[in-house]
Formats: sequence, structure tokens, C-alpha cells
Amino acid sequence: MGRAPCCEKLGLKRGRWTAEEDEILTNYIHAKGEGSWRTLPKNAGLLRCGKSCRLRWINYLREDLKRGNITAEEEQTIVNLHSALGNRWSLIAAHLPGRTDNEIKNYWNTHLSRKLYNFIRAENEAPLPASVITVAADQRKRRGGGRGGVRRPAMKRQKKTTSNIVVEFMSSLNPESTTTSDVVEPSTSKEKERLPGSCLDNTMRMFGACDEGKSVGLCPNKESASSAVVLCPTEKRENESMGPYDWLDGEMMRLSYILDGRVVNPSGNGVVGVNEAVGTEKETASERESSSLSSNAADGELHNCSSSITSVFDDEWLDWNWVNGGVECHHQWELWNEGDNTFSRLWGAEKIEEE
DNA sequence: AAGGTCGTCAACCGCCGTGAC
DNA sequence: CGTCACGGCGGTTGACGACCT
Repeated sequence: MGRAPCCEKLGLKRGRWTAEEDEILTNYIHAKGEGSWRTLPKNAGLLRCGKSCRLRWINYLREDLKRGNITAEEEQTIVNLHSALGNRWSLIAAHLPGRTDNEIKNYWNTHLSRKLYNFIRAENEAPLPASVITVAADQRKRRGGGRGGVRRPAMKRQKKTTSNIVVEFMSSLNPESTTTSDVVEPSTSKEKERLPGSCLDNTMRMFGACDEGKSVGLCPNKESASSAVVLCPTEKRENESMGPYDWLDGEMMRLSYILDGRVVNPSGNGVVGVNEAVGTEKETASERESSSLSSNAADGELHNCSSSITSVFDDEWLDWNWVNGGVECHHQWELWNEGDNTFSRLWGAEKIEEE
């Protein structure tokens, strides 16, 4: 049971706005300014719900809206940001001046998700993350015929990014483009909570999965302590000036990548012991919680690992420490199940300052 | 030519966070 | 601290035009 309707619906007009209504609303806002949406319709003489007025103004009537088709550059930005932020359309829209969240959402649902689906189908190689297939297939399914389509069950909130696939998909859209960087300001406490960057402190840089020299993820902006989206081939990113945290890039390259739920150290030492526990899908959280590992690994490899599990949005998180170049480091992994598969991803790495 | 199907996107709905009281 | 109003957000619907058979 939700809240009561925001206004008395009886007698209020619904559906498409007429040019006359648009003019009334525009003139009123020009005279009185935005806000007080609840009382605005009455004061302006509109037989509309306040919410409807607000939506009409924000999504259509505002002067600063950019008209016309989404450009290739904007499309690129949308794909980049969606890969990192998921369906947080308002956040994505904040990075596209003149575009509204509704516009971007529609564009994604009608253009990009299908492109993504077709791209995935064309690739047709390794098994794909279930979340990608589900979203894309669901999108096709709703084209069931007739106007308005078929009501579909509420889509599960997207918790996972589909980084690698999206990176490659993005490259297929525009092979020339390699880097996008933006600042993301989480606006609400919930938003802050949901941003990966908030899982750890501001000294930590967040990355999604690395694959074939590419990486995607979030990292805090060291000046503003906000999160920045970085999406580019790793080799290019390494050439950028990233401030005092540059050492992590090389570390990321050495450290690990993920195959079939097993964490692998590409430096030549193969599967790291702790992954036996992490990658076993039947293992319970409590078993993982109690697991720990100590090794005599040389500097630069995993060392003094310990794990702890916390639950964040139905996922499990594994923290461990290791020594890199004599510096104690902390890494955090996200673990989740999709169907019969267990996936894991390195989310963060930080240098632990000695007190 | 007509009816069916598909694609687009404006608009609506329900829920949530926040601030005022 | 609890309640309420409000604004905002993301998911979904449905009108409408284009396209297909």
C-alpha cells in the first residue's frame, strides 16, 4: 500500500498536454518561478496534478533542454555511465547537459539495450553474465505486439555492472573513443550507500573487472572526495596523471583477474589458495566467514590474507590484506551468484597507512 | 487498402528520502 | 520521535505513427 495520491485526481485532466496548457504553465513559471508544484496548478489555472506539471516542465518545457537526437558522443557517455552506475538515470542525466533522465531512460530502453543485445548475440562466445542476457531478452520480450506492449514484471534492480561486455560494446559503437572521465556526486544518502566508492574510505580507488587490458570502475576524486568514473584501456589510463594513487595501476595489472569465479594471479603463480574457498559456489557464507589464509608469498603476491563477509545489497564482500612493495594493502572483492555460477570482482584496493 | 505489429517517447504510478512541524 | 507533505526517481504504460503482411 503506497502513499495516497499526491493530489485529488477527480476532475483533473490526464494524458497529452495541449499547446495551450504548455503556454499557461510556461508563463506561470516564468512569472513565479519553479517549485510549490502542489499549489501551482490551482494558482496557474491548470486542471492538472502538480506532479504532472513538474514532469511536463522538467522533461519538455524547460528552455535549457537540448532538442534533437542523441549524438554519438552522448550515446558513448550514456553507455559509459550506465556500465558504472546502472539504471540511475538522473545521475547519468546530470552528465548530459540538456538531457533529461526520462529521455536517457527511453533512449536506453529503445536503442541501446537492443544494440547491446545484438552485439552480445553476434559475439556469441563465452557464457555471458545472466544479468545482461536477462535485461536484453526481457527487452525483446516486451515487444510482444500491439500498442503499448505487454506489462512485464518489475525488473530487478541492477546491482552488477557488465563492465567487460559493455567496454567492448562501447568500442563497437565508437572505436575511436577510448576514455571518458566524469565526476559523480552522490546526492542522497542512499545514493552514497549504493555507490561502490562509498563502501570504503576516500583513499580507495574502485575498479570493475579487468580484462584484456581494459578496465572500468569508480574511484574517488582526491580533491573533492567524490567518485569519478574512469573507463578506458588500462594502458592509456596508466599514462594519465592520476595523482598519488598511480601505484595502484601497476598493482592492478599484476594482481589478478577473474575466471569462472576463481581468482587468478597472472604473474605466474596460478590460482591463489584462498580462491578455493571463494570460488566454491556451494560453500556457505559462514564457512567463508571463518576461512583465512596465510602464505609465505613473496613481496608482490598475496600475503597474510584474511577474509570477512559483509552483506551489501544481497552480495557478499571479501576483504583481504597483502603486501605490495613492502606496503600493506587492502583489497575488497564482491561475490555474487547468478544461476549456477558464482562471480567475483575486485572492487577496491587501498594502501594502508601506518599509524 | 486494411488490419496487425513494432518502435518511440510522453506521461503516469508507486515508492522513497528529506525536511518541516 | 513520529507524521506528513513534497520533490524526486525509476519502472511501466499506452498513444501514436511507421512499417509489415
